[in-house]
Amino acid sequence: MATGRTHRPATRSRGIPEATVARLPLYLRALTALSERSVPTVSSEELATAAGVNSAKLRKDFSYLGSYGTRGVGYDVEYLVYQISRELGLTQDWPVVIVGIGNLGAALANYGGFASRGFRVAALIDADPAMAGKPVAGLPVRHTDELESIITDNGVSIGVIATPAGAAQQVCDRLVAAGVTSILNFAPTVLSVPEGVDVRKVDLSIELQILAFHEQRKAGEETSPAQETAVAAAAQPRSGTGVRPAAGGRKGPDGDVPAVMPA
Amino acid sequence: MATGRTHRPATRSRGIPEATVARLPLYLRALTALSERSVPTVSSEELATAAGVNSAKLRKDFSYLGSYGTRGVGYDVEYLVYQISRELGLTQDWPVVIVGIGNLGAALANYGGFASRGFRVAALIDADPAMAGKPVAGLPVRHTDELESIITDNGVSIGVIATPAGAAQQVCDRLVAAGVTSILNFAPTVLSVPEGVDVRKVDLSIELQILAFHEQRKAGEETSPAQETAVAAAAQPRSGTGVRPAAGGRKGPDGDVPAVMPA
DNA sequence: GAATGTGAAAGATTTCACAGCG
DNA sequence: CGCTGTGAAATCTTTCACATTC
Repeated sequence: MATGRTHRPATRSRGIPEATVARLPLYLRALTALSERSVPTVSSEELATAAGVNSAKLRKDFSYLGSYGTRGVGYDVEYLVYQISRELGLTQDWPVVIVGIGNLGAALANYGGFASRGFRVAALIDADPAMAGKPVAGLPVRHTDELESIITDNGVSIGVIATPAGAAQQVCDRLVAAGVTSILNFAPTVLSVPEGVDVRKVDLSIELQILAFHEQRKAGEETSPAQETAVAAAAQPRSGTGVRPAAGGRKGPDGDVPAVMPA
Repeated sequence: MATGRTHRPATRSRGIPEATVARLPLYLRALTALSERSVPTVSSEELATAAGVNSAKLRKDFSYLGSYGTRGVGYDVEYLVYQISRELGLTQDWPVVIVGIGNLGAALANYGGFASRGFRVAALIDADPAMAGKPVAGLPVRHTDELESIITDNGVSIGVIATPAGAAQQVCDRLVAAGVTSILNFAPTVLSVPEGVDVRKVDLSIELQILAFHEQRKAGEETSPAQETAVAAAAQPRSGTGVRPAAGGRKGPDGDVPAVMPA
């Protein structure tokens, strides 16, 4: 995360905790909804509920931004929308390119949330010549050959990678070389980037695996409510289905790594 | 705190920290890759690099699972793959349903990582009658009317919601009522679920907004230093994380942002 | 000699709880 | 009063550094 590191003991100027930054979009969304319903003010309690967090956390988060509330009353919706937008840098236009226009890329291109919040899809890029020119979400798909010029001409600094895992690193390198400094990666690969470039990853199978972990746990407690200390209650999950041998079993075909991302 | 629940720190039996659970899939992926290359053993250092974390953290993570390494040598790849898979509950088959078959739903259905790691797409469900019967990723799309029976008949406990924001809560309620206890939500909405149901959220615009925040920051400081190309594998301070927004969000969670999710 | 496993220190985040302002 | 803003306490995570084991 390219943050910590460096020299400066503290970028004191504005040390907003990373955890708080990650929640600001959540608050912003809830606030936008309120704004559209013309609600003038909200209490930390109400807003917290709408955003899915608890009020103490929300107030603490806001305290890092400044004192934008009014005691005894709450927060002014419009004002807060503006302050958070500004803090997140959404008051300016961010052109982004999406590389890899398969199902996922197309889904992203059509995603309304993009345009509605300061992000503008500057171009859709795909390596398949057959895709070139075909319109997706109203934009003609451009060929990978044009990647560098597109980045440069549009001043793009944020790139979205939705290619198969095998092409991700290469695409990443080209994006970075062309000037992109922030990447949202959907390919199941760990990308190597030079210092100064931020990468955020969205990985479907990881999310599912985390759910499976908790699901498995639930299944195990079901039967024995009590909690056995120790006991490797591995848990035999619900009746469900059969089961795969697994054990020393060979790694299945394609693990994740060579995984294939729709593209 | 929205919920009154005072349930114990859950995670009782085997206290594996949530942060560690979230990284296990990462290790598993790296290990699977090594396994396919027939690499017999790895050191914490090597594996950590491949997974994009540092070795101390990796060793600490593994220490929660047990002592599966050999001092002076490292870890046996196959053995570790098995142990982590078991811990995550991937040695069994998890049938999942995907609701909302638009671009995103189709992308998910075609996502290779799904099937390869213990997850099996039991059914694709969409509310559009015109979609019914159409094959997507080799499976015929089923109509929402069948949702309950599909869940029941297949013993599905994990559901993926890829519908527009407006339909998410309703779909969620039906899934839960039918027996689903883990949900992966792609719709930009905070879902209200009863206690005991886990919800994980993947939100594209949030990820982009977080990137924008850092991007904006960069623009404001000419970091000249760092020429040290230190192949940084960006880590990502996962926000909230798993398990839990239970509790009733009063307010109408529906409307939410005008955001539109492809569906 | 090499690399794991792990107490203990250092940090970061969350939660408490209440003083203080409108 | 009602609700924000915030020190301080409680938790959770990460990092250190080294004894321990192969």
